[in-house]
Amino acid sequence: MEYNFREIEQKWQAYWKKNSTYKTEIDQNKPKYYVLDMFPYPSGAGLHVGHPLGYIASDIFSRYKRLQGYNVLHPMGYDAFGLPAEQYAIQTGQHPAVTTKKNIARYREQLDKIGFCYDWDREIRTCEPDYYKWTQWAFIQMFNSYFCNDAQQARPIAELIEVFELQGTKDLNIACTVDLQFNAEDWKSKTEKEQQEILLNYRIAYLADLRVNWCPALGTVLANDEVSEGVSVRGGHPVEQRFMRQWSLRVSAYAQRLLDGLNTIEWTDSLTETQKNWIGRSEGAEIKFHLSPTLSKGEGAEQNTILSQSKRDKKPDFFTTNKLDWSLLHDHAKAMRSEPTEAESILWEMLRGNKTGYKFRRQHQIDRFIPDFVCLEKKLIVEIDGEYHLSDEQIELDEARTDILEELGYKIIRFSNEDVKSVPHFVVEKIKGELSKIESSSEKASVQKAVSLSFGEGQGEVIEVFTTRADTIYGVTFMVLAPESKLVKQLTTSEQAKEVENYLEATKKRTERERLADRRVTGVFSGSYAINPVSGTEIPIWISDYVLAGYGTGAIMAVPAHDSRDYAFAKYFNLPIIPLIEGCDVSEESLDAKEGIMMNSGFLNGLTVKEAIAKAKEYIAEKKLGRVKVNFRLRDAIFSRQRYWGEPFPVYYKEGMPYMLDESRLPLKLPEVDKFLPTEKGEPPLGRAKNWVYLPPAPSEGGGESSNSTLQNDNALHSPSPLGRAGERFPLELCTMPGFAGSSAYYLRYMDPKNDKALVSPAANKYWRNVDLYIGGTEHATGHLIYSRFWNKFLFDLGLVCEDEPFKKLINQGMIQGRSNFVYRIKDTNTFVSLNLKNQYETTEIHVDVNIVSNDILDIEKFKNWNPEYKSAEFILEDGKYHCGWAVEKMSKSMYNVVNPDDIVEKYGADTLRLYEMFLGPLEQSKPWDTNGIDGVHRFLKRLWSLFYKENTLLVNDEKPTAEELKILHKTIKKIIFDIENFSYNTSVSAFMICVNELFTLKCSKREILEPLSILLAPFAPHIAEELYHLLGNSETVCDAIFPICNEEYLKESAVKYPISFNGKVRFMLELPADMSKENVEKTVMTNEQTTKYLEGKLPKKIIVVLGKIVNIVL
RNA sequence: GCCCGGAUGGUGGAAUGGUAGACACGAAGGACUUAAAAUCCUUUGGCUUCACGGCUGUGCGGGUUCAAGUCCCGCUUCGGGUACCA
Repeated sequence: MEYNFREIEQKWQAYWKKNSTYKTEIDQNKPKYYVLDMFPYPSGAGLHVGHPLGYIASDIFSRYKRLQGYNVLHPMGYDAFGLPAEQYAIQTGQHPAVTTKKNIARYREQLDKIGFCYDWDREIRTCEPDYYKWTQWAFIQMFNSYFCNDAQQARPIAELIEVFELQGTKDLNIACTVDLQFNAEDWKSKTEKEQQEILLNYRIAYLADLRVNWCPALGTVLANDEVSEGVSVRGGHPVEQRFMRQWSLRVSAYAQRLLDGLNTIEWTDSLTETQKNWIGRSEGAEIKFHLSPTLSKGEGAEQNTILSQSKRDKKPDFFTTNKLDWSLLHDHAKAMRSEPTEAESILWEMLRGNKTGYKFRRQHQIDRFIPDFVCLEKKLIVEIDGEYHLSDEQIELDEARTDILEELGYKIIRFSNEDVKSVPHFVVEKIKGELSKIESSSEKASVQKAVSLSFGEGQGEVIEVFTTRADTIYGVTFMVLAPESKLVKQLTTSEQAKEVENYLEATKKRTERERLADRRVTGVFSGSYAINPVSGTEIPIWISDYVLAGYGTGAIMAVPAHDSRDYAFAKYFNLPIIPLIEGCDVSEESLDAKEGIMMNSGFLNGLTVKEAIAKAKEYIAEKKLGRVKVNFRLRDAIFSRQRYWGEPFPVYYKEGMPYMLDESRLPLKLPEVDKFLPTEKGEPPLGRAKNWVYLPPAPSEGGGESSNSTLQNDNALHSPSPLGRAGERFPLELCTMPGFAGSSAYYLRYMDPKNDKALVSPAANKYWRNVDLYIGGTEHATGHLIYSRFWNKFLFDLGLVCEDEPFKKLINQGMIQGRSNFVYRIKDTNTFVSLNLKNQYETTEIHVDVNIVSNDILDIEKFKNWNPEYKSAEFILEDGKYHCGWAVEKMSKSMYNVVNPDDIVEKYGADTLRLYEMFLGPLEQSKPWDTNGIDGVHRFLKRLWSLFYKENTLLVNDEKPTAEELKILHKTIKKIIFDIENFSYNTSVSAFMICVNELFTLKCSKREILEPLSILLAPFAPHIAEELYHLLGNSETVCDAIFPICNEEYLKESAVKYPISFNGKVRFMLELPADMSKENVEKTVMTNEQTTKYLEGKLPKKIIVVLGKIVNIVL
């Protein structure tokens, strides 16, 4: 009987399905083992031959572990939300759910052909409401949590509210966006809206105004890991920086734990290294530089902004703007004053002449704005809004203006025209109330900072910088602010205003990509100076885009002698360079290395750099010039996407503040929309959904009814939120979650995929714990693998999962590259010349489909039919054949080198495909796919088959195996176990080949040899192994057999063939008994006549005998 | 620039410091066959020799060792990651 792989594979795949062979249940009597493949995104292109590589490797390991007696969890599912399906939907109008479903079906069909042992009962899809319910649920938990830096742990936000009520922010050390300071009284005096805004500063899932990566082509914001070199990873579209209010996850809070955790898991060095770099921990110091007071005296003072005034608040003059803005606006302000509106007149009469106890001014310029009324002493602004303030645009402008004024320390209250006209006294009382709450600006009230919310310590009087080189403080010759820094506006003098403005404009226009590509030195002087806190020297403050707003404080102290970036800047702008290391030459370049002896550095002189860093830090902390600080590069993950095909946020808005839906209302299903494009107003696609609003229930309803089953936009939501009043409508969030949302906790869901009460039951989690072996590509090193570790740690903090790390051991499979073939067309003809003759002509190299080329020989007939253009092609052959050229390239359609696994299965069978993928080379290395080699493994299977059958006779017999046969078997067992455990599958396939070749030579068809061999092979080639196992008379599946054990007894050799070498060169072999002693080996070798020949009469200087290995004679 | 991997025949690759090139592809020759496919046998790093054999050989240059593809130092080069991260 022939080896009929088609019949065999179909038969056993059907058998496994029918018998639920791969169904997994919790079994307390067996140890668990969890093997996971990285979640595939089901793309429309289907699988090519590179995709299953990791799946085959994990499948082998799963089957091996099962044979060793483990209860193995080996699931598969789909990361089904994502951009490609949505882009396709935009182009074709086809709903992404439809294409996704189709793609999944295709994927599944392809996977099924390869014979994987997945438990498909556990399949999950991120786009299914039953699944994303738990993504939304986790988001709510994050919203309701903050991170305590001292405990290094997430905690309920309710706890934080209690603390605020008791002591404000005193003694708190918690992760936040901005460092706020307020006391219990401040907190209690806030409105709910204000309190909610403050809480966002601490929540783990929070909404904040951030500089984000905006991709205009995709119409969405992207996370840092989704952008590479200034373009989107998906699609390669340019990305620009924008300031937007976005959901974010406070991943940065977990930076230290994410770093520490790397030591507890078995990942490859390169991957741990990549994660370490991405987290980017640097130890250093945050140093405070005060503004130079000399500048606020005399001439400089007038030109300077309000900051220098608030420093010297005894002066009665309030310069609330700069010369430039003043000259531009003051005529306008005058005009406004002369033509007040009715409401303005009414209010002005009630405020003027210290009637409130404080002096008010009307239409007074502040920065570049002209507010209606302002009390400068209390920094309170009163605005009266007319009808035009209701338009969307105006609201936006007002908000921007409010932000800037608040940054400058002003509090703004607004009244409508109607209010002032109808209840003027009420308005005045409200203003008085506000005035009494605010301490005078001269008292430097901390509350003011809390009020403004958007500004930290210092109000611009102090510039903080972060440095890892505190030792170089004496070499600071200037400071640099990032163009986006909030300090820029405040430190720019009027003289420099124009220039700075031009620079900021120019910088803003450049995309990230342009900035990276064009590394010219650019920058502008702000006009201000700061004082070096250690040396006391005055240094200029510059602005340049080589300083990043997002890292550290957005400002640096520049040490041109010892930082190459500062050096380039100093050279360009002719700023001083002070060398600090003895004997260093900074005339051509800076010395960035942390080595040498300090000089020009006061108390640090004579120390090594290492010592100086420590001493400088100590000094700075002691003198309170700053503090020792650890900084991380890791940023919070931006979690909003202005797209359709993702998880909706379980969020609605009340007075602009976000609130979570009640958990009983989950899942909040993705609504239907008419188009997958933004609305005319520029809102995300969900803005098109009808009735995408939250309607709170009437109080009597109590919210007890079961979760709605129809789409949200058919009807409104009901929730028992105390905030809602019947009849109110609150808008739901219009953004959706990003791709990594659904893939961050999926490994937990596989443990208990059908549970509708919890993400995973405690029992299931306690049994399966975490992933023992995770296999996937390196492309997830900084995205998925950071986010899912973060997500898991968060759930761990909440006590919902029992392991702190999700993936114990991780292996990256290498990429399978394509091997392209070329034909050579003679220029301006339709004639093709064979590879080795092409140099005689002028030719063009053309990619040719590798599927019509075999062993680099072109199938001419197929080629002619491949493309109508070649129908009449002519060929110049060598030995009657057309030889193609070849090259290793990326596997892609455009290179015509894509090989489909279906075709391989069709031609050779799944077992051959599995073995060949493994045989190609080491799992972790990338290597080219060349179908040519596949015949070798296919022949091996046929040869194995021939041990069982000759024509139609079954050869298997019960004869006792010889010692030689046993040795062959046990040698193989030993090798296979070693190789599987070291993921060296290419060498195991070789070992199988050697074994079968040897048994073939011996014509061995003995059951005692073949049965263990078929079990041994089962993880690699399960179909043929199952068939052979049954041929041997077994009626159970080979999957539940017992893996053979190596008996060392059979491996013992009675004799050793010693290589006899002279000066390390092997000259001849000598067979000696294995148990011969060292002395006897030496004696025997020395008396051998061949030895005498090679000694050439000389006396050996030394004789080395390594028992069982080698003999070396040194002459 | 920095970090991490590689570099071994015509090709994919093997080798706990101990016979470099296992295993496989390809190629060449042969057997079976009317023929082809399939299968089986032999050869196959290079140079040299009729042959036995000899010389040489793991990107390059040094070193450690009785012995180096393997360990150390310095380069070349190709991948991958990352980047004005202070």
